[in-house]
Amino acid sequence: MPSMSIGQVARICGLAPSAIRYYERAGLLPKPIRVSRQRRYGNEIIGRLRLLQVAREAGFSIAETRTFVAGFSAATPPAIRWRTLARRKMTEIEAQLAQLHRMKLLLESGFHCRCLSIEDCARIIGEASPDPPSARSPRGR
Amino acid sequence: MPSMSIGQVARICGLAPSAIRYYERAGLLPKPIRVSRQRRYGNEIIGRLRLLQVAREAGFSIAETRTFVAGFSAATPPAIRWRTLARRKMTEIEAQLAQLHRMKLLLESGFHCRCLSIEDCARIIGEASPDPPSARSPRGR
DNA sequence: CTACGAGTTAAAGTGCGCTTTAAGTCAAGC
DNA sequence: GCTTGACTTAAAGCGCACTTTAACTCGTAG
Repeated sequence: MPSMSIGQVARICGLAPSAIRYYERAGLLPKPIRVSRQRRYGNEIIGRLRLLQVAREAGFSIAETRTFVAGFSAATPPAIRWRTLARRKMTEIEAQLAQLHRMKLLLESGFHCRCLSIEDCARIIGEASPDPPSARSPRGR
Repeated sequence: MPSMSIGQVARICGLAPSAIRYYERAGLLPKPIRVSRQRRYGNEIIGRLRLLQVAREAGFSIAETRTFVAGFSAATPPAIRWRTLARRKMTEIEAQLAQLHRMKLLLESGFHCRCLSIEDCARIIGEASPDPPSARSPRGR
């Protein structure tokens, strides 16, 4: 009884059909059966997509999500795989929180600036940090 | 006395030369004088670049940074322009903090999962949220 | 003279998570 | 038969902040 078209599934889950096809190509979804070349889905696809949405909202990349849903050892229970990914992700989140905190402080510090021109600002900042001229690694954003 | 080549400046500030050229093209830096087609910089460039680094660390995009250093009215003091940008950026940062908090909760919730297979997981998630089938807007990441 | 290192440019590439486009295939309705 | 609408594919595009590449121009050292 796989009866839904990709468009119907997309509407139910609030996704674009192209996103669903993309997930399939990326190995996050099983290949559905076809009726005259068109994908037909059963109800189980909804939970499957919901799971992907949760993983994505938790901050997992497509690659990480793939190791979660199609991961290394199919015998390993989901919770174990989740924990493996979650621990790493937690570390990243803590780092991002720290970064955001630094950004807030930096934003606030600008409120105390008394310079009348950008040139003054630059001069003061230049004097304020007599950083040793040692080459730092380029920052790959 | 503009005496430094782009390579020297880059080493001092820990940037790639290509980044400095990029900033110049983007209107974040004044065009330096040239000696036989090569850029020559005075010491003031250091403060200028440091200022850009601070702005970038504060989370300002290239476009925002441009309105800050070369902004709308050159007569407006830097602190005023900074405040204008900073207030908007603060809102974004609060939103990101909230998002990170949601991610943490979601990550932790996975620790309680008892499913033995992804299919079970998907089924449970599917049942747990009988979301009304109203189309939501596509999420432009 | 030749080679080397550092600089120059415009244009293309990168990574991510999709979206958009172009060109085609179907089933159903008129 | 023809149109309509929803689907199909592969490939290209997007946004951002740069980096990389290819092909070139310099000044200096040997």
